[in-house]
Amino acid sequence: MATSYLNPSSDSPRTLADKVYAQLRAAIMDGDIEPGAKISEPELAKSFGVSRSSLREAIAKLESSNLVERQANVGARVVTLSNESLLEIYQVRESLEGLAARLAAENMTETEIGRLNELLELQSNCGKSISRAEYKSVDFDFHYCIVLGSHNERLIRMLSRDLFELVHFYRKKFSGSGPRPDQALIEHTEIVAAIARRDGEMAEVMMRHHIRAAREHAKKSFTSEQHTPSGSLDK
Amino acid sequence: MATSYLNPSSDSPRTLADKVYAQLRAAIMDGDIEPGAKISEPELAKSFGVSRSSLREAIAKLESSNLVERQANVGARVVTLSNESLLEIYQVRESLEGLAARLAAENMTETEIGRLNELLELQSNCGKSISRAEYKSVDFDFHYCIVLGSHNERLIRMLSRDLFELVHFYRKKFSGSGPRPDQALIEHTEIVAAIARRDGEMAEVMMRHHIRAAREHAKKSFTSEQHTPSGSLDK
DNA sequence: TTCGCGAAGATTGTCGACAATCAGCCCTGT
DNA sequence: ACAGGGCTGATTGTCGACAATCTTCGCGAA
Repeated sequence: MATSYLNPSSDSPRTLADKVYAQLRAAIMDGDIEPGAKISEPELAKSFGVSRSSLREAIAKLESSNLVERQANVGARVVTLSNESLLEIYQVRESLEGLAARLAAENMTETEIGRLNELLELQSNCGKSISRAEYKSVDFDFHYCIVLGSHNERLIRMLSRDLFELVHFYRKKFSGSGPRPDQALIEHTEIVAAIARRDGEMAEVMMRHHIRAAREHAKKSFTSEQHTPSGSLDK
Repeated sequence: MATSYLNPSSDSPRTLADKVYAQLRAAIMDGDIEPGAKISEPELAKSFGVSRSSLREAIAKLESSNLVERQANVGARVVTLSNESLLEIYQVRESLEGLAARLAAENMTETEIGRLNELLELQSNCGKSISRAEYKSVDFDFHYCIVLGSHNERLIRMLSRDLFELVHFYRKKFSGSGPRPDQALIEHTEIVAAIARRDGEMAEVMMRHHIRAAREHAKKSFTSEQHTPSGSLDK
C-alpha cells in the first residue's frame, strides 16, 4: 500500500494547487479522464471548487510530469499513449536504469540492500496470495529502490519525474502487457545478487537485460493482439 | 548564430509568459541573475512590466526546465550548480547520449548524416578562426544533431528539457572546464564514421567514451583548482 | 547574555473580472 | 451547391486585489 513514492508534494499538500494536482493526477491515472481528452479550465475549476489560477498551476505541474500537453491559446489535453511511445520509454529506461543499477552496486548502503532483499522476499510471496495491483506495486518499488540506491540526484529526478509517471499511466491503462512474474523474479534476484557483491558491471548488464525482455514482451503482445487501443486519436 | 535549438516556444512567443520565460532564461544563462539568487515575484514582475500571473507561469516553466527551484510559500531560487551535480549530469549524459548514438546509427537518414558531416567540417575549421563561444555552439549542435537523429521522441525531450539547459548553464558559468578541442574533434569524427557505417554498437561505445573523457577532464580540473566557486551556499 | 516568543512587514497563494484569441456557425457571393 | 468571410460564443491569457503564510525584528524572561 501507500503509493506515495514520487509526488514531490502529495505527502503534504501545502498548497491548494498541489491538492488539485494530486487529484487530477489520480483521475488521469485511474482513467477517469480519457487519454486525449480535453481539459476544460472553467469546468474543472468549478468541479474542484477552486479558482482557475490554482487549477492552471496544477495543469502546469501535470505538464511538467508529462501527463498532459498544452498548446497556447488552445488548451490542455491528456497525453495519448501510443504503443510506439511505450517502446520508446522502455529504451530510455533500459539505458537509465542500467546506469542506476551500476551506481547502486557502487553506492548502496548495506541498509538499502537489506531493503532490497525485503522487497525480493515480498515479491516471491506474491504469486500465491497477493493481488495483481499489489504485485505491480512491489515490482515498481523494487525498481525505484535501485534508482534511489544510485545516489545520483539528477538520475533519480529524471526517472521519477519523466518516466515513472508515464510507466504508471501505461500500467493502469492496458492491464500491463501481461506480466511474466516467474522470470521477473529470477532476474530481480540476479540483479540484487550482483549489487550485493558490488559488481556494477554485472548489475548493469542484468538490469538492461531485464528491461529489454519486458520491452520485447510488450512488443510481442502489441503485434499479436491487434486491439490497438488508439480509440481516441483527437477531437 | 541562432541559438534557438531547444525552447519549445521561444521561436514564436505566442504568449506573454513565454516572452518573460525566454528573457528570464537568458538572464540566468548569462549570469545576470546569480545562481542561488532569490527570484522576487513583485520585483521582477515590475521590472518586466507584466503581471505576477504571467511571471509565475514563466517561473513554472523555468522550474520544469530545472533552472529554478521553488518551495511552497517561500519562493523560487536560481539553481546552484555544484561540481558534484555537474559530474552527475555527465554520468546521465553518458548513458543517454550513448543510447542516442546507437539509435542514430540505426535510424538517421542520409540527409541527417550529411548535416553531421557539415558540423564536423565546421568544427575542424574552428581552431583557427572561430571564437570560443562559437566553438561551443558548434560542439553543442553536434551532440544535439545526434540526439535528434535517434528519432526517439522521448529521449529527445528528456535530453533537451532536463539536461541540455543545465549543460548550457554550466558552460556559461565557469568557462567550461577548459576544452580539449583536438581530441574532441578526433572523437567526433570517429562517432560520425560509426554512424555512417550503421555500426550502432560502436557509435554507442565511442560516444560514451567521449563523454566520459569530458567528465574526467572536468573532474581533474575540479581537484586541481581549489577555487570551488560555491560562493553562495544559502541565505 | 542568550533564548524564545510575538508583532510588523513583506512575499506568496488564491480569487474573480477583463481582454485577447480561437472554434464553430451562418450568411453571402459566385 | 460550394467556397470564403464575418459573426457569435466560449475558452484561454492577463490583470489587480485580497487572504494566508513566512521572515524579520524587537522585546522580555531565564
